[in-house]
Amino acid sequence: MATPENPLRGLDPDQREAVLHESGPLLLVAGAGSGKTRAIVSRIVRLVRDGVPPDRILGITFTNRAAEEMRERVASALYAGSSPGTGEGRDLPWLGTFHAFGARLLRRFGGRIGLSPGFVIYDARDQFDLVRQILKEKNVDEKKFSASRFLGRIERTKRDGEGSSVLREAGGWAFAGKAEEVRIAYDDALSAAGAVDFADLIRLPVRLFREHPGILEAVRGEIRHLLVDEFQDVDAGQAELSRGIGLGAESFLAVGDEDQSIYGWRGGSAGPMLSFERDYPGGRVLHLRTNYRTRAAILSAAGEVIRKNRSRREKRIEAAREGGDPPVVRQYEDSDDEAAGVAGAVAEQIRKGASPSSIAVFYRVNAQSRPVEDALRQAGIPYILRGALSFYDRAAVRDAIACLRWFVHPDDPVSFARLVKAPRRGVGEVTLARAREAARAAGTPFSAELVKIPRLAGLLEFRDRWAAGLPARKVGEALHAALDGSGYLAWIGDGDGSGTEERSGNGKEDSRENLQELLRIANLFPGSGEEAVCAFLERISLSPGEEEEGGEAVRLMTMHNAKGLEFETVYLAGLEEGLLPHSRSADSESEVEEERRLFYVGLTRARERAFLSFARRRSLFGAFRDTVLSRFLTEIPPSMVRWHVGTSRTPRGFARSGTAAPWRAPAIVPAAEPSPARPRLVRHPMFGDGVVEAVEGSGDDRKITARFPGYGRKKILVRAVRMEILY
DNA sequence: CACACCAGTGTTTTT
DNA sequence: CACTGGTGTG
Ligand SMILES: Nc1ncnc2c1ncn2[C@@H]1O[C@H](COP(=O)(O)OP(=O)(O)OP(=O)(O)O)[C@@H](O)[C@H]1O
Repeated sequence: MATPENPLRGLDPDQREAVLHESGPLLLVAGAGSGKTRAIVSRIVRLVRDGVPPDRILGITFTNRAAEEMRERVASALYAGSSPGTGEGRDLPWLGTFHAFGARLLRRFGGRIGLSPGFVIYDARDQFDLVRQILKEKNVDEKKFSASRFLGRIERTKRDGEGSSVLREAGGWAFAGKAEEVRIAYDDALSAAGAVDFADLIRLPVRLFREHPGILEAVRGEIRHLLVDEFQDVDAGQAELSRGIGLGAESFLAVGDEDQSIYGWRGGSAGPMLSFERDYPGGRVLHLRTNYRTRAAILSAAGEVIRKNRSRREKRIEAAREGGDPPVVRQYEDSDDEAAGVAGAVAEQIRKGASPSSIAVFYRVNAQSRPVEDALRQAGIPYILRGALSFYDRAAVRDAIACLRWFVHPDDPVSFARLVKAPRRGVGEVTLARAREAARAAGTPFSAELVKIPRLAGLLEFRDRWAAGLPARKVGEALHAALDGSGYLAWIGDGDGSGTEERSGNGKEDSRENLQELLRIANLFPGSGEEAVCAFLERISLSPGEEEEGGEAVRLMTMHNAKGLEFETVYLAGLEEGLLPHSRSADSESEVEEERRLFYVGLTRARERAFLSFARRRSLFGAFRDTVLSRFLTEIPPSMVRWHVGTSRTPRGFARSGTAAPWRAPAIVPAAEPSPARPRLVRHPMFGDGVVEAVEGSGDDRKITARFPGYGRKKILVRAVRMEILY
C-alpha cells in the first residue's frame, strides 16, 4: 500500500482524457453513474502528482458532505500508506461548496465592500425571525402576506436580481411594493448586524469580482485549476463565479448531467452547461458513455422515464453492469402499511446478508420519514436520517448558538433577541424594538444602545470579561463560559441532578442532553480564540449536522439529498400524484420535468435493486385521502418493471414481533399496465385538462380533486359538471 | 413582562 | 395530527 496508486487506474479512455486534460475549459457531460465524480477525484490526484501545489487547486462540490468524501478520497489516493491518521495537516486542495468558498472570499476581501471579517451567517431560521420582526415594525399583516412569502421573494430577488421577481409574482401591486420595502429593510438590517445570508455568500463575491478587478486577479493568481461537480445545478451567481475564476485559470473542469438538475426552485440551472462553449471560448465538451453503477434492467427503466422530458437532449449511455432485476412496484393500503412493507423488505435484504448501510429509502418530503422510521424502529433495524430536521434546529441548541454568536458579535440583534429570552431577564420585545430603532435612527451599533438598558448591565459586564478572556479559550470553553455567564445553564438546570428537578421535566431534560452534545462537539473543535469560535459558528451555519457518520444503518433521505450517492438497494416510497410530482410542483411542464428528474436521480442511485412503492390512501393533515399512483410509474414501459400490486399487504404481526418474521413475497402480477381504477387525467369544460390528485366518495357523491394548470387545485363534484375522463 | 393555554394553521425540495 | 404563535391573565 505504500506505493501511491496510479491516478489513471480504473478509468475508461474518456475519463482519462478528462483527467489528463492539459489546459483550458473542459465540460464533462454524462449520465448518471458514469464516473464523473471519479474523474474529478482522479484529476485532482493527477494534478498534485504532476507537481501542482494543492493550494492552487479549487474543487467545488454540491454539499459539504460531498466535499468531505472527496477530500478523503483524494487524501487516501495521494497519501495512502504514509502514516495514517495524521491527515490533518496534509496538503490538500481546498474543497467545498460555492457557499463555503464564498464565505472564505468574504472573510478575506469583504472589507472592500464594508463587511467586517467576523460577519455572522444567518440561516433560514434567523432570516425568518428577522423578516417577521420587520413585518411587525412595518405593520404588515402576516395573515395577508406571510413572512415566508416575503422571504421567498427576497431570496429570489437577491439571487436573480431585481425585476426577476416582479415577473414571477402574481401577488399584485400591493404586495410587490411592500415586498420591495421589506427587502430593503431586511438588507439594511443584515448589514447593520454585520450579517450575511446564504444568497449573500454568492452575491457578494460576485460583486467583489465585478467591482474590484484586483481581487479577481488575486484569486486567479492563486487558483490555477478549478473543478466543479454537479454543474447542472449552479445558479447564475455560481456560474459567474466559475466563469470569473475558470477563464483565468490554467484549466477548468466542469462536470454535470442535465437530467439530474433538480434544484431549479433554488435558482439552479443546467443553462451554463448548455452555453458552455459560448461562455468559454476555446472550451471543449467531452462525453462519458458508460454507466458503471446501475444494473441494465434498472438503468433502462430510468432511461425510458427521463426520455419523456421534452426539453432534453438525448444522450447515449450503456450499462457496464448487465442484466439485473427490473424495478419492482408495490402497492400498499396506506402510508403505515407502506412503511411496514418497506421495513419488511429491508429486513429481508439484511437477512440475506446485505449491509444496512448499503440500503437507502428515498422519499419526496421529509415528513414521509416518520412512518418509515417507526416501522424500522419496530423491526429493530438501525437507520439514520440524512439531511433535514437537524440537531441544530433544536430549541436549546439554537439558544446556545445564538448566545455564543452574540457574545462574539454583540451587534447582532437577531441573536440577542433569542439570548434575552432565555432566561428571561426583564427585557422584552418592546424594549428591544426601541433599542433597534434608536440604533437605526442614530446610525450607532446595536450594542451601544444595549448599554443604556439598566437591566442588561450585568450581562454586558460579563460579556466584556468573557471577551477579554477569549483569546486563551478553546471553543468548548468559550461556549461553556458564555452559557454559564448568561445564566442559560442555570436556567435550564445544569444537569448535575442536584437540587431543582423541574416537574415540567422532559422538555428540559432533552434540552440538557442537546446542550451536552453541543458542548461535546464544540470541545472537539480545534483552535482557540475568536477566530476559532467564528470558524465554529461558520461551520455550523454552513453545514449543520454533518458529523454523524451513521455506520451500519439504513439511510433515509429525500431524493434531493440522494444526489451523488449510490446504494446496492434503494426504495422509493410515496410514488403518488401530489407527492411525486409534488402538488406544488405540478403547475407547469417544466416543474413536472424537474420532478421527473428527481425520480430519475432516485432510481439511478441503485446498483442492484430498486423497489418502488405507493400507498392507496395517505393521510394529510390528519385526514386520509385516496391517492393516485405517480405518472412516473406508468411511464416505465410495462416490460421493464414488475408490478407486485396484488396481495401486497404486510403481515401485520411482523412489525410487532421485532424479528425477521416470515415475509411473504407478494404474488407476482404479470407485467402489465395497471388499468387505473380511478381517473388520473380529466378534462373540465372550464379549467381544461387536469391531473387528478384524489378521489373521494363514490357514485353520485364522487368528488375529484384535480389540479388544473392556471387554475390550481379544484375539488369537483362529478355529477355537477360534465367532465371527461381522459385516462 | 412572564406564563399558560387554546386556537388556528399548515407540508416541497436546501446551501 | 403536530406545532406554533397569538391571546388572555397574573
Ligand atoms: N472506469 C470505471 N470503471 C469501473 N467503475 C467505475 C469507473 N468509473 C466510475 N466507476 C464507479 O461507478 C460508480 C459511479 O461513479 P461516480 O459516482 O463517479 O459517477 P457520477 O457520474 O458522478 O454519478 P452521478 O452523476 O450519478 O452521481 C462508482 O461506484 C464508481 O466507483
